[in-house]
Formats: sequence, structure tokens, C-alpha cells
Amino acid sequence: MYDDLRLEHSSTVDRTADEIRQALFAGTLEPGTPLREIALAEAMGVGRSTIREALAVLVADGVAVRVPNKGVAVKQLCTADIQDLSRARATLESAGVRRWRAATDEQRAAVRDRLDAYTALARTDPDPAALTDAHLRIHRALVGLTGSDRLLAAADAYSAELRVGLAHLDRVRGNIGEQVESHRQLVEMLESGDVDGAAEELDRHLASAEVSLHATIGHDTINL
Amino acid sequence: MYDDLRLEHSSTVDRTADEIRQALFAGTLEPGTPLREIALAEAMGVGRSTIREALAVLVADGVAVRVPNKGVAVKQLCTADIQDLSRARATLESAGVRRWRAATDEQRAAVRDRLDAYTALARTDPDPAALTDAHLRIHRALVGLTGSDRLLAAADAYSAELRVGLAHLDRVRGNIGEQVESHRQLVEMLESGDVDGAAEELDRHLASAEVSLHATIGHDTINL
DNA sequence: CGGGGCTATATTGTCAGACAATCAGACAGT
DNA sequence: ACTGTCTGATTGTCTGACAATATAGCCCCG
Repeated sequence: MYDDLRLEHSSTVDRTADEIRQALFAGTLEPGTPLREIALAEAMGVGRSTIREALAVLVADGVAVRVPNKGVAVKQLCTADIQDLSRARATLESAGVRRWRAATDEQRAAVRDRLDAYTALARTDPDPAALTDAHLRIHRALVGLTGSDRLLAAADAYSAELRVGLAHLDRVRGNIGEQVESHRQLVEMLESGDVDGAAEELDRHLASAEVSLHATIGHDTINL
Repeated sequence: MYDDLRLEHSSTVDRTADEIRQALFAGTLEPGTPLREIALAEAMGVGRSTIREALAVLVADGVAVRVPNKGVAVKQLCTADIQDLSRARATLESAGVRRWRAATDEQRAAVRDRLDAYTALARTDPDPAALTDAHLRIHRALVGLTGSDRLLAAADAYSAELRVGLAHLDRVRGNIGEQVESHRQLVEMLESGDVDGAAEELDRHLASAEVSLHATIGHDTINL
């Protein structure tokens, strides 16, 4: 009795961090932009301590970097980051794919659902932010096949990093129809039991994603 | 020139967080113990804001949990946590093992070095904390084979969680000689090119670790 | 004209104090 | 046994303050 009856208690720090995060995702704040404590505090109508804690959250998330005595800035991806992120993605997602059979029905259903949502969304007028969101949810569901919430958390972290790093590119890469087809094919292979084939397809997908990432990002270095 | 010449600029928050973390690792603070802000601030001679930031670090690390409006407490592992952690370990480490051939010489050398250090240490009088430290370093090096710093960071996080959860057990589990032999055999199989065999050996090792973890931890629930 | 060093300013890191909000326990009333 | 209220403890947040540090401008000197 009285289940599903829970009042959400969001702290000011959480709401503040969320709002800044949304701005990063939206590309309102470009990578490299310094996040000044006093300015943010005044702009958002909260105390500096609150802003500091919110910034600490964002840094822990990996979407911002702190340079001691200089401040926090929006994270900028360099080529080494992209390589690292790609390896992390490949490791976690292909581990999930290989566990397809061992996964629970719920976890497998999540993959299908995310795929369906993605294809449905791609058919409509594709708001780029929502589309990448749906896209990342598929990959997140693949990691979910591993059955570890901690790995899911790690996946969320690098997804956020990717989103921020690429937010200023409005043109989501390439052909949407081709993307949809690639994911559909991946899941289809899984459904038919061809796990190894799916893993290979995933590797190809991620490898091509990595090259386009490298192409879009210049060889910038973090300068703050 | 002038490399390895770097004045360590550790902030008070970092030092504070480190000190508390060490206490958690040492088992001075048992799982479930509440970490009161004012008491810690007075005991350590720092301001409450500093303690709050340090606690936020520990929570982000996963070695402590925050309950809104109630405070932060030393993390207590429940059976679900152990299962989740074990899956995360198995996923990351076997992914690393499977990349043995693709890894760099440096990464492979790290595995050997950690193994050597562990066996050497096991021969001497085994200080339990140092021994588990050396042990975890081997497994960390296995994750390092994936070539992703972010995955290494994730591995560090769950290692810390494990250490805190098991700090109050002074008796490190079971037969040390057997443990050493298991790891030595694993690396030997890798050296001889039997990657699949090594992966199986690792799975066995982690599975047996999981059952002993479940055995040592009761079915406690977090109560704060 | 260019470079070294100095000063002024901005920003962070840390502390102290204050107050509302929330929580746990005691206690009384029905 | 259940409810309502009170009280003390603790967290969440804000404000103001100050030292340490980094940045930028400026002046002086060669």
C-alpha cells in the first residue's frame, strides 16, 4: 500500500547542476568557455557555495574540467579523448552485446524499445538534440545488457562527455537513414542469435563513428 | 628538462578527502557510520564548506552515500552491490584480457610488474592492507589492457568501493599461496598466447571471489 | 622597439556565522 | 494504538570576509 507515492526532493544544487548541464548539451556554452562562480551565482540567483557544489558535480561527471586556482571550464575533447572514449564505448557495448543471451528479458526488451523509439523519431522531423538523445539511449541499452548499474553509470558519463563535446555541431553526422538501418540490422542479428556477427557490426559502427568524430573535432588543445 | 619537478598543489579539500578515504580503507570508520559535517570539521580543523566538498568527492567516488537531509555515511555493500560490482569487474577485466595481443608492450609490462610485486610481497610478512593493495593493482592492470583511461577510472571507483566494504574484515580471504598461483597461471597463459584460456581462468577467479564476498557480507541493508 | 619586472585587478579557495528546512525522538492527549 | 506537538540535532543554503593565486596592463630599461 502507498507504493509509487514518493515526493521528489530535488536540492538546489541538483537543479543548478542540471540547468548548467542542459546549457552544455544545447551548445549554449561552447567547449572551453570558463564557468565563473560569481557570475553564475548572480545569474541563477543562488549562493556561490551552491554554484561551487554544482560545478563539482559537473566536473565529476566529466562534462567540465577544473584547473586549480583558475576555475572550471566546459570540457573540450581532444583527439586523445576521442580515442579513449571510443575504446571505452567499444569495450562496454560489445561486452553487452556478447551477453545478449545471458541478459534478462527486460534488458533485451530495453534495446528493442530504444531502437523502436529511435526509428520512430527519425521518421518525424528530426530535432537534432532529441535525435542524438534517442541514439545514445540505444547504445546505453546495449551497455545495460551487462547487468551492471555501475557500468551503466560509466556509460552515462562518457555519453555526457560526447554530447557536450559535440553540442556545437548542429549537423548531426551524415545520413540518418543509414544510421537507423545500421542499428536495426545490429538488433536483428542479435534476435536471430548471431551474437558474433552483431559484435562485428557494432565494431564497424563504432569505428566509423570514431573517424567522423576525429574529423569533426580539430586538433585543439585545452587552453582554458 | 625539469620534468618530475612539480610542486604538489593539493587543495585542502583533496587532502581532507584523502584522509577520510584512508580511514575508510583502514577500517577505522566502519560501513554505515555517519560522517557528520560539524564534527569532522572541528576534528580536522577545517571549515564546514571544505568538509562538504570533501564528502561530495567521496560520494562521487562511491565510497560513501548521501541521504538527502540526513547526511553522508560510509557505504555498506549489500548483496546486490556485490553482484553488480562482480559483473563490472568481470566485464572490464575480461575485456582487457581479450585485448592482450592488441595492447601495447607498456600495458602488458604493467601486468607483469604488478604480478611480480604481488608475489614478492606475498612472500614477506603480509600486511593485509598492503597485500590487497598489490592484489587490486594486478586487476587494475588487466583493465588497463583496454587502453581507456576512463575505464581505468571506473575500475578505480569500484576497487575503492570494494576496499571500503571489506575493510573491516582483517582476514583477507583464504589461502594466499593459492591466490598467487591463480594469478601467476593467468598471466602465464596470456604470455603463451592462450587468451581464451586466460579469460576462462579469470572468470573462475572472479566467480570464486564473488562467492566469498557474498559469504563474508551478511544480508545487511543500508540503514544509516 | 622589445623584454623584464612590478602593480592592480579578478578569481578562486577557504573560513565563519547565520538561518530556514528537515528529521528523529520524546511526550502528551485522545 | 494512533495522532499531534515540541524540541534538539543536522543538513542545505546564503552572505560576507579574507588570503592565495593568476591575469593583464603598465612602466622602466636596455
